[in-house]
Amino acid sequence: MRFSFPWTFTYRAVSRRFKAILKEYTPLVESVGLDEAFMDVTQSPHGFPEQIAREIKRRIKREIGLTAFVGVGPNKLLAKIASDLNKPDGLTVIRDNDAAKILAELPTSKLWGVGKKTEKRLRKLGIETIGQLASALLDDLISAFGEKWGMALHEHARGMDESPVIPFHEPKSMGRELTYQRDTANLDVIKRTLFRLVEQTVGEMNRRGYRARTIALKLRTSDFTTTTRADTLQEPTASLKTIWQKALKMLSAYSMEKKLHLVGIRVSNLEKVR
DNA sequence: TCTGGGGTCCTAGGACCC
DNA sequence: TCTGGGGTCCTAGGACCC
Repeated sequence: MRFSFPWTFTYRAVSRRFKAILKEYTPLVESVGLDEAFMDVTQSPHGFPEQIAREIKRRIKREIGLTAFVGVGPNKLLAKIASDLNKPDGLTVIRDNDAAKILAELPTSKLWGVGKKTEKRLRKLGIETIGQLASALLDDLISAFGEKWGMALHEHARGMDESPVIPFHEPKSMGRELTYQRDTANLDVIKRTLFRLVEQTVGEMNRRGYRARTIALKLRTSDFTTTTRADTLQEPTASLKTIWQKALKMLSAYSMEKKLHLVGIRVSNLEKVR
């Protein structure tokens, strides 16, 4: 099951209340961003998935004042596709039996992970609908998209998805970035921005109890080309001084030929502090 | 639409080791 | 010696998600 409401209405407090409601029905709630979540209600004592969905929709309306759209399906893939079919206020159920029929007519872009680029590549192969994708040869998909991605496309086009609902993921990275209203090449301004972003990132690391080994600087110029520079330390750190020095060093090594549109910092290779 | 901010995953290629 | 192959770690960039 998947719930979501229009993101323009989303802010943290609303998001927390939304998630709290879902957790009353099952501990198996997987957040996807602020405004969307998967629930596994196969073991829930609160009724059939459809009943639960209807009740949660009513509660979100009453307690938060927002409409939610929800899809019910035998797996996450089909639940998500179902929820997409009835934005912004519906409830759609896809059952195993009618999955193939429903998928067949949909464009490939409805599939998880198929964006503009992949859609275009598929179209070049003569594939526009999920049904056409389902009848494509696995070998052809693998040679076009690689082993992993080819297999995933092949399975997803058939509505197959075994991925479990996972309530908690360890973060892989955290960071902050800022887009300038007016692009700048003023190094003082950029340094001040970067320092603030580093401070915020380190603040979050300490609050959540993580240290990082890799520090990456992200820069985007006026013409929208993005550059990243990364540096990996011997030992993980959550020290403002260490991370700031690394960030500054990478910034200084960058030859500023165009104005900057965006500055960002991201830390990865995280380790939980005990 | 001239494009916000937070993320994840994948790939290619280089360095280095055995 | 110049001939590898495999594994691991790392960087940089791209595609994608909400």
